[in-house]
Amino acid sequence: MRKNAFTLLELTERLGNFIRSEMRRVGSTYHLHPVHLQALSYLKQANRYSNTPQALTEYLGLTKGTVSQSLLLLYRKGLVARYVDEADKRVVRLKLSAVGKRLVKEAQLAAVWQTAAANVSPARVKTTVLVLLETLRNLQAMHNERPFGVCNTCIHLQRESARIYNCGLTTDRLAVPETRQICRLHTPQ
Amino acid sequence: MRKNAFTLLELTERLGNFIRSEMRRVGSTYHLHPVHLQALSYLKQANRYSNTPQALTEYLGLTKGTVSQSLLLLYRKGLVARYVDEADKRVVRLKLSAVGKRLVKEAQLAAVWQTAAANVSPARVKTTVLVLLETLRNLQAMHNERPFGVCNTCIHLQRESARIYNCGLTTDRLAVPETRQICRLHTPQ
DNA sequence: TGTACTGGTTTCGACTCGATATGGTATGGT
DNA sequence: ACCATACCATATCGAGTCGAAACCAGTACA
Repeated sequence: MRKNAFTLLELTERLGNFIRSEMRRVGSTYHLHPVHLQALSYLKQANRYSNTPQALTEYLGLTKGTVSQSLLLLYRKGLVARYVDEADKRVVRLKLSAVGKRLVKEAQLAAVWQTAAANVSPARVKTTVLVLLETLRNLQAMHNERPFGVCNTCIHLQRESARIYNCGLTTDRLAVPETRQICRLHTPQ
Repeated sequence: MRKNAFTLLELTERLGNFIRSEMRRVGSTYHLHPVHLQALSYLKQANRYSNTPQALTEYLGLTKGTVSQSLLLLYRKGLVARYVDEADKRVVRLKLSAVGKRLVKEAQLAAVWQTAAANVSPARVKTTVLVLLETLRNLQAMHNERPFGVCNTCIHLQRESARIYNCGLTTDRLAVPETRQICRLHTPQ
């Protein structure tokens, strides 16, 4: 198994590189780097506990200084809005602007990817997704990183009634759309 | 299936990011960036048709100017040797130095990765590898990129006798160890 | 009320990266 | 033999990433 684990690493690396250069290509239209696109697409999905520079920093695995720079650029381009949190005036809240949202939609790589995986049987794609997910979770756990998942699959999500959910950790009420967003405090079941 | 293809993209992206920041961490010991480590590990495996700046450029998906810079840095650090090709004096041949080889060995990420995938059944890892490989091949084909595989799995490899192989494309004789190296001209079966 | 902590920003220097310009080497046609 | 063309590589430049470290609020807690 040693060998297959290695090829897995290599393949992911190559695919990662591919995605990266693809992002570079797509992003060049808007004068944006891969990181910027990643940041935008993260912010599009981030829930209210996770729409801060800090969360983005953890998500991307960079330093806060670097991320601060990138966010400044996105702000100057009018792609994200930022405002101080009312409760805690240290924290900054981030939100995609209308232009930002449009851009994320336009700059999707999904299409190419779908046709690339089109001929693979659904069952095998599912296996792949599960294996990759488990590997990612393990890697993150080994580095004490946050897993960053959707509320849907979080141990803290409690269903109160048909349309009302609660987060057991923050004791906040969550709207249905929110349960599909990415959370920084996510704990897999 | 649309959705799973998307999660596949996302997961690969996240794993790619993870590998990247891991490489950054490991590389910082030697004052090397992720790209440098990737270049070194590529050169370690590249066969004689693929040990040139041009091939590395295609492999990494960057521009030749950028790669030229990175190679210059690696050369100055004494990690790679470079010499002009005899037959075609335009092309430069690259080779890991002894120090370079040692560094590649030291800076392996494989260990972490193996333990991360340790609990996944071999069969499922294998499926994953195959799915990712197919996806990668498709993506590359869609962009007219070279697939970069080992001779072992190439359509042009001909076995002449127990220990003698030929490349049907270049009509060169290949030693057994060479059939395990990465080739730029690789055509999957 | 001080003191430690925390989320973000700023500054700095090294380096990536693409674009462009340059030069050397094959190759193919006349 | 000569030239145009294509190809491989290098050099230079400017914008921007990136981490490290200093810095500056606002908050928590003794």
